[in-house]
Amino acid sequence: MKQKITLKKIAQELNVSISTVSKALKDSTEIGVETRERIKAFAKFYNYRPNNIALSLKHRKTKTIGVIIPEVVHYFFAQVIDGIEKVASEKGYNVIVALSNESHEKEVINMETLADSLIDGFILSLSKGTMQSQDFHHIEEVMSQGMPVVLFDRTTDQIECDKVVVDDSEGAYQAVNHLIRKGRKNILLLTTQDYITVGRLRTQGYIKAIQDSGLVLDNEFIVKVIDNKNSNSALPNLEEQIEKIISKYPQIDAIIAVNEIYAAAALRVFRQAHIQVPEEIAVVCFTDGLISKFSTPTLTTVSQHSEEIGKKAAKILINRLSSDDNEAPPKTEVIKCTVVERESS
Amino acid sequence: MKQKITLKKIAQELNVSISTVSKALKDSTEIGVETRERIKAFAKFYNYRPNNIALSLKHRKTKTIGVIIPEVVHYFFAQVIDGIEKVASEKGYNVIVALSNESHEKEVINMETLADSLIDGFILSLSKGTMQSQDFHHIEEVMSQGMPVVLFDRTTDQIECDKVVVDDSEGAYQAVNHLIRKGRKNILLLTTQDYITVGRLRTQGYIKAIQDSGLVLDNEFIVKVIDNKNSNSALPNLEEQIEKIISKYPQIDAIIAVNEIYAAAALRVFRQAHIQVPEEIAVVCFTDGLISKFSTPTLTTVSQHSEEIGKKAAKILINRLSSDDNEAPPKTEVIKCTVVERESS
DNA sequence: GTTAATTACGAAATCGTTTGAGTGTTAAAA
DNA sequence: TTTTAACACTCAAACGATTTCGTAATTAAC
Repeated sequence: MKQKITLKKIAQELNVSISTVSKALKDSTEIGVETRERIKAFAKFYNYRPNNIALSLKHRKTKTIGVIIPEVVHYFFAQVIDGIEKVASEKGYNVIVALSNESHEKEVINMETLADSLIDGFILSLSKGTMQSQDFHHIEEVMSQGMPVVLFDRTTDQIECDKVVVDDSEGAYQAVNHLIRKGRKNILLLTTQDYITVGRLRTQGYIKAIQDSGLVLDNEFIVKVIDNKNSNSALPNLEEQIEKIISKYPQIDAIIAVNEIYAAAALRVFRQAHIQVPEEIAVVCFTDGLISKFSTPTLTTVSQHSEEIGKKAAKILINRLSSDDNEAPPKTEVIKCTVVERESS
Repeated sequence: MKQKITLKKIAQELNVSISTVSKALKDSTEIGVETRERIKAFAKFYNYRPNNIALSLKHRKTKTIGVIIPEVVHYFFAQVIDGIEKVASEKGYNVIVALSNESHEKEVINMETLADSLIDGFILSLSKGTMQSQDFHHIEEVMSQGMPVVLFDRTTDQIECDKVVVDDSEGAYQAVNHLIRKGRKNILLLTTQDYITVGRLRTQGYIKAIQDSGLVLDNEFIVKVIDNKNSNSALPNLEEQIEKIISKYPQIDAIIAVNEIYAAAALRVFRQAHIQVPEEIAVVCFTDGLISKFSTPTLTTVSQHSEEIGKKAAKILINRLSSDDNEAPPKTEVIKCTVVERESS
């Protein structure tokens, strides 16, 4: 087993001091040209690569950023990671991914572990657990130690830090208007419980759009789906909820879902009920993911430009990490949604 | 800004030596009970947490594992990460994720960076670039330094290391048999170019199943899709290829796709051509992902138990990392596929 | 020929922790 | 009373780098 070569070993081998080796490898003029070349050649031959851990210890920074998300198996989050990784690797940063699985406890543990000098800064999206408990001590804790945090998508205004958010309200507004332009008048909203910020914001946008357009707002048309953690058992239940409301209000001619799953479930319900999409009911949903592109009919979506969110978040974080005056005021970047029109509307 | 507290600071504050503090916090009997308690109380009060970097340097291990995959925005890989993360976090390991984006160069760079003492071991799935070039120096390099590597899914027998593979050949065999049991006789295979191991293996399984069942093997029925990197432009092209072959051979009554995308594309083609699924053509595909669950009709799939693969890979790696005799012979774990029957067949 | 400047390198501190060896004090055993 | 052991600590080296300061030796300047 080939042992890793260190400065020390090179120094011993060439009968010079460690500092000489270190300087020579950095091409310092302090070291004579001849010695310098000799050392560099030797190092190259033995494929010397500095020990990152030692460097991290010395410099007190790890060139790694920690990303904590509720789940990876999710088009939106996966895309965000993709975006983060792209700019991170471009700027020489590594990415540690931790999953909270929507649990507050796991989010806290993850943050604590990563904060123990493993990373230089955080990018995170709050878990449902944290949103429900409204307990942000863990975040305040790491921030008070001078570790920058960038919140994205599921954020809170309880914390003063950089944020990258989707203009969810505006996105919903656009979606409703899109449907209204298509002549729809009775638009159902399939959303989440209120503690999920994005669900709440989208609901607000929906309400505003309905009101602005002069349609009547019917609270019965805002369905807050009960979402079990276990997505398998949640599904039939979901379809049931949709079916019930649809048969109760046959005048419904359009539906907005806050995510693809809800929309796909709706599509199934409509198919079973022999309701034509988009002829009888138009469907649009948030998250421009795979399901939307490959469902039948393909779904009109509100794209949140998830990769863009990741990129932006990483840029903001790295920027803060590499700037000396780290006391710049926190800023909130708003990523605009766009409606991607497909067959379902 | 609250500074991080270190052993040194505690020692200064309490007028003892650093070693005393260190030992006291480990509850060493070397230190008197009274001092021990005093130190522990102080440390707790100031929320002392050891610096991981220093520990890593000292112990020469980082308790993190590096995962290199071709892409995250992919149900299979995301699920694998999920599996890896679950057992890693259970065993106190962190996960660094790096993306090769199917590029050999990026895979090499990622490996080199992570190998610079950032991680204790690798879990990776080879990029298309690496599979094409058949250049595995980067892997041999890190292995020769005693860093364990676990390959999964896209592997090679050029490298002797632990592997977790899907029995792709067997999976395809099962899929074909499933279709045959449903009375299908002219089964089309939509696969990838040969340099992708999984595509090749699935093709082999297909061929074997056809032959074993006494059907005639028609090479025209094995379509190796030309897959551009850019998935957007690949798509129409893909549908075109499918359409051409379908209209040329109207006797085709079933189709096996090596991934969901191909299957979804086929579904679209059939819909446009007013071909009923599964009545006229049955469809089954690999990857039991979201598309299959939410497409119309839902797709029968060959599930590869991706999360299981991730878990297994992580277990093997961590096991090797924590065992003293690291010279155990490499083993290859085969995860069986199972056919998940849905509407499309 | 003495002083100053330059060249080429080394010693040592530092980052935060662990750990084996050493040390002074006290109490028990011989 | 001397030896020994236990106790309660401290010292110092080590992990692998960086970096400031110090210092010989040579060369240039006056």
